[in-house]
Amino acid sequence: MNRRLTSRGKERRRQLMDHATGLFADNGYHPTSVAEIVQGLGVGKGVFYWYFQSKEELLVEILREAQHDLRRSQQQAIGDETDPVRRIELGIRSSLAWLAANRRLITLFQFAATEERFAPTLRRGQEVAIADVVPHVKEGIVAGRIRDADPLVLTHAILGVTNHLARAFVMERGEPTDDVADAAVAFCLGGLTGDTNP
Amino acid sequence: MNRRLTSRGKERRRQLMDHATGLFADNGYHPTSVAEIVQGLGVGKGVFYWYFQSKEELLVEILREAQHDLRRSQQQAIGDETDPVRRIELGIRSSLAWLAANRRLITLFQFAATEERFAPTLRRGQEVAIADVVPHVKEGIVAGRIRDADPLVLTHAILGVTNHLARAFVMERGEPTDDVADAAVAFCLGGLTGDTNP
DNA sequence: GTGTTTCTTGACCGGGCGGTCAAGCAGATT
DNA sequence: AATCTGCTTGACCGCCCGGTCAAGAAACAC
Repeated sequence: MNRRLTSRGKERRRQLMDHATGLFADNGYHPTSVAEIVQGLGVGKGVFYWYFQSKEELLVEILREAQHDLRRSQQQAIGDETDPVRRIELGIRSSLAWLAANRRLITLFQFAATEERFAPTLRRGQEVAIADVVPHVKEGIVAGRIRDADPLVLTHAILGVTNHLARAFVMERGEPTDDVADAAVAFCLGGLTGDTNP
Repeated sequence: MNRRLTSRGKERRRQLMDHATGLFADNGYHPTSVAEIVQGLGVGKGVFYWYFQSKEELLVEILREAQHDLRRSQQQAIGDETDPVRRIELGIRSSLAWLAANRRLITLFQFAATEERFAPTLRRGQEVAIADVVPHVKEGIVAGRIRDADPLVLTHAILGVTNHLARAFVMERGEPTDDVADAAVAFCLGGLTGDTNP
């Protein structure tokens, strides 16, 4: 593929990706047909195949862009904060904010993880996300602010809490993002420091 | 449907469910055809539709049975333990053990959550699981062993950690279940007590 | 052996799917 | 005016899917 796109073309591409994201999230990837996608935009089927090689490539593209965007928003949120624990907190908060603003993608991510064809794309992105956080955890451990445990495991635990709370409370129940973020941060910081003193 | 099944019939039903579970987990629900399922067992297509109304019903049945089994194994693991915090710990450990022994179902659960048709089935089961744990958390709060926060949120956080660590470490990396369980328990107990004292 | 019920077969059907393509349109370039 | 390139059309194709069903085969009952 790798077509030359004019600004008009780029806009169409956006439209297709956005609209498809909505349909995929609402009805599922497989049950959504290419015909359905183009009908929603009132264009012919050929348009779709002008911008994407296949339905599969479209989803991969959506996933890639989303992950990239999430990462960007996270790095921007953390900014130049120096305290490692605070960096983690900011990361959690920005994750939740992003997920709240992109609810449809939560479902899409979750689906993509279940299908052999898309899992690699997703995994690569998640590894980057993990790799972004692990150093902060390590730093926290060195500083004695976080208990001495495998940083990778701790990071995954944080990710598990954040994603699940986003799904359960922000997405399904529509609770205020900030409240959920507070709860997630409190639980994770407790889990990281882990003074389970009697 | 509601057929009368002889023991021979019940066995066929089992075979179909087990084999389909594997195919669904490996290749995805939609990409797996009914023809594929019955071919793997070397029987005709009619056999499938003798035991199940539809492919959809089959998945629902698999999900229901799995959730029921998971709950049973959890209740058995908790037994008559009286300490609420310890009950939570036993719940986490038995969850991880079950998930490790039924890896294929992790993927299936995750897929089912993304599709409108199956989400309700899944949600009902998850609500039961949550409802099982919430009282222990409440009890722990009353006893001053767990910090005073919304028990529902805390329970979901536990579930998020457990499921994610199961996926990331037990399923994808094949790490020893007990190690992962130790890490999950440590993180969750930290998150529950949450003495983030300076 | 006869009747009844449970189970199995596999050709068949209608339909919808992902993907193609010859043809045409529109705006910039020359 | 002519041309070229980015974009659009929608009928069409071959395939395979979920699901049906008339016709039996086993197992069991008596």
